[in-house]
Amino acid sequence: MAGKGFQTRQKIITKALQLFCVKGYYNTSINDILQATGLTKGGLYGHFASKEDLWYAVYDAALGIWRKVVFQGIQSSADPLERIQTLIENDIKTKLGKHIFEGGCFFHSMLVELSGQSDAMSSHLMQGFHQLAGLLCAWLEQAEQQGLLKENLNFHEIANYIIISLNGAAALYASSREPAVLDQTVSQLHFYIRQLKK
Amino acid sequence: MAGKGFQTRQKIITKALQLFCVKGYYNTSINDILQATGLTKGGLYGHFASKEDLWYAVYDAALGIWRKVVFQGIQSSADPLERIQTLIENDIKTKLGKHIFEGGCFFHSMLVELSGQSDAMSSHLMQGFHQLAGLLCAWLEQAEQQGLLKENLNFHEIANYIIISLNGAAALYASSREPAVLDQTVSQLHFYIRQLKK
DNA sequence: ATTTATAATACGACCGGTTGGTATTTAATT
DNA sequence: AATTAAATACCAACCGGTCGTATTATAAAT
Repeated sequence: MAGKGFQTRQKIITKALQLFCVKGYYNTSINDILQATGLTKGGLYGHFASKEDLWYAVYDAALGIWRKVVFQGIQSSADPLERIQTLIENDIKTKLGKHIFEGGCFFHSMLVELSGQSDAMSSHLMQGFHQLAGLLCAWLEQAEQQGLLKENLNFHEIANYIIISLNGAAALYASSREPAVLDQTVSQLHFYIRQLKK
Repeated sequence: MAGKGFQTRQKIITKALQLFCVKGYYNTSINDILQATGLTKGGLYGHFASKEDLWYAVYDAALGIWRKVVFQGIQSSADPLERIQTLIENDIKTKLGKHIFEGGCFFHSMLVELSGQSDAMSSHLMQGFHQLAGLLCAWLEQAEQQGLLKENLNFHEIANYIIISLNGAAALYASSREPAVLDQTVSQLHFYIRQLKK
């Protein structure tokens, strides 16, 4: 089984993901992808109708990778706030620190590059961030039901601010490659979350 | 005086700044700039040796604009922490909220797009962020000398984290255009700074 | 004041190379 | 023999950049 066509398709997606992360979407040409895969134009366009079509496939692959990284060791903790702390640490220390996406975070890079360029792709990305915000909100509500949190907290605001911080770290680490950026962000965000506790 | 050539040069820089912010550097073609300015190729290349050369001129212009926006009403406050709060509010509520750079923050967009692409341009941008971090550090030290701060704070870490948050807000606001992003970031950062006080 | 010399400024055709995308043909599996 | 996958060849449009020329503004010389 496995299908040779399927394997080729996977290879295209993997290489395109790398290139989009390193060079960006617009600055990655189809020729770049052909060179990376060893294919030719006809070979590639047999699998994807367009460059944009390929991007959506790359997005799905990136989402799968991100989920695998970021939800590691989360099931084990019953405390919702601990789950948030772990998610943050996975996102920064592993996703960014271990260079899961070479050259930077796929989602953040694409968010910046595509904003104002492609409404469809942009809102596709924003949907993902909204989902994440929703998850964080749900965990915060769980924590509240367990009586762990201070009163009158705005869960939506907190969730958004966490996501903003994660994106800021992605931006500065991509350029500086300074590990201190990661440590500092994790440390400050952990402090921030601790302040929410009763 | 004023020189017609100088005026044309300024117009090129202004339009290129807009286009770089909205479309990005690589996705903005020389033709886009020609169309926006009404010039022709020869006319433009009489002022700038290359697209990259133009970018550096645009950077300088953007820096001037940013400084004018972000240092507004700062001289007046003797309290260094108040200066930091004002700078944050100017950066987010004015620079982002009033769309001083159409389409997003020039510096953040370029930081993301150029990282890994052009070491020269990237480090030019990073230098700017380091300078800002240095300024924030200096203000924090002033605050310490005035006995305003808690003990054993890592000023470098704090300064970096503020810059990270500002960049994260730029990323998410550029895509979402949701004013709540701005309000939430300002509110959370102000809270954060308040926690530093004795 | 008028003419003349000298720059500054802008024009637009043109270059080699690359872009995303298509149609057709060949090779390999089944 | 039939189906799938990849290779080849090709396209019009566009890319950043060059260069010789026309135009305009300025200042000097008359």
